[in-house]
Amino acid sequence: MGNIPNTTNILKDNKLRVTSCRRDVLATFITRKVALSHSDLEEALKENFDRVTIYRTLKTFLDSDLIHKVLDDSGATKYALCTHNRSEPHHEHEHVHFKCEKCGKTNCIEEVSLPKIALPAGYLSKEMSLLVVGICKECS
Amino acid sequence: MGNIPNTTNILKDNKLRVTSCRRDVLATFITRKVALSHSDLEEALKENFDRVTIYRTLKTFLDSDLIHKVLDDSGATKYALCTHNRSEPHHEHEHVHFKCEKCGKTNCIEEVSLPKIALPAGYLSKEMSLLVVGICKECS
DNA sequence: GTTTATGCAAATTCTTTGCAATACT
DNA sequence: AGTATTGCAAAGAATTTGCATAAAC
Repeated sequence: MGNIPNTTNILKDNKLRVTSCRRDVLATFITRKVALSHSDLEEALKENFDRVTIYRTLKTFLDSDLIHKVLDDSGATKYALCTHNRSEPHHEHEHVHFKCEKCGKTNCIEEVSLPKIALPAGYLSKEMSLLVVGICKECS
Repeated sequence: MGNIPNTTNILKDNKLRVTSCRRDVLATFITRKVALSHSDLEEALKENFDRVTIYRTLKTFLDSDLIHKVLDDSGATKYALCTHNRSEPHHEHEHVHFKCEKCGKTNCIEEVSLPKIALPAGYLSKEMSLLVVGICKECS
């Protein structure tokens, strides 16, 4: 790994030091295109980096809004790249994710956006995440 | 605890043996009215029951569809009572939950139902969960 | 040269499993 | 009486923390 374009620039843009662990974690997210758990990354990179370093890398990326948590119906915490335009003020405020029951993969569905939902009076919505569980294109 | 109505009947209706741990866990869900994690229950009931028994009780209730997992943006797995009519065939297929950033409480919003969402071709949806994060009635 | 990230060890926390004693029906 | 549940001990995962070494700027 290490030859994926951009990882260095992405890190620099986010004012993070460029290290090989960070570049490899980022590259793994970019090439796999699905939400990844810590253990997915550990398995992919354990030859090269310590488990703990991967935990810390994920935390760093979360803090920099480079990745976000993806809800999951099993216990596992998964993460995915944030795709929002960095020139925009902050965050995406909604996420739509699809998890396939068969292959277990979860990915972001960019094409779909959440309709506005009328909450009961008094509730203030700041962020919404929709998880759809079913069968994906490849498995159906 | 122990005087909450119905817990015995609910257990019987679900063909579960009536034990005091199960009644107390059920009663805690009924009275608190919010999604609870294992550690919430442990804290509430640790004088009376073992940590392990609470884990097993949650698993039993999940298997009987008495409770369901509630997605959460922190790591914690939370659970809430299923409110569906037991005469209906099976499961609810959608859940809308609200998590308050301030007080941390999560509850089911029964009033709102999810609009149908058009997924990209090839995706088959079986179940949907929406988590809305924001400020609740009490905290705003 | 200064600051920050990494690896390793070890501490915590979370969850599961085995088995004998107990409680439920 | 027979079967399922509980408590305790202990194993196994998952996650966090401290500190000396190494790498980035």
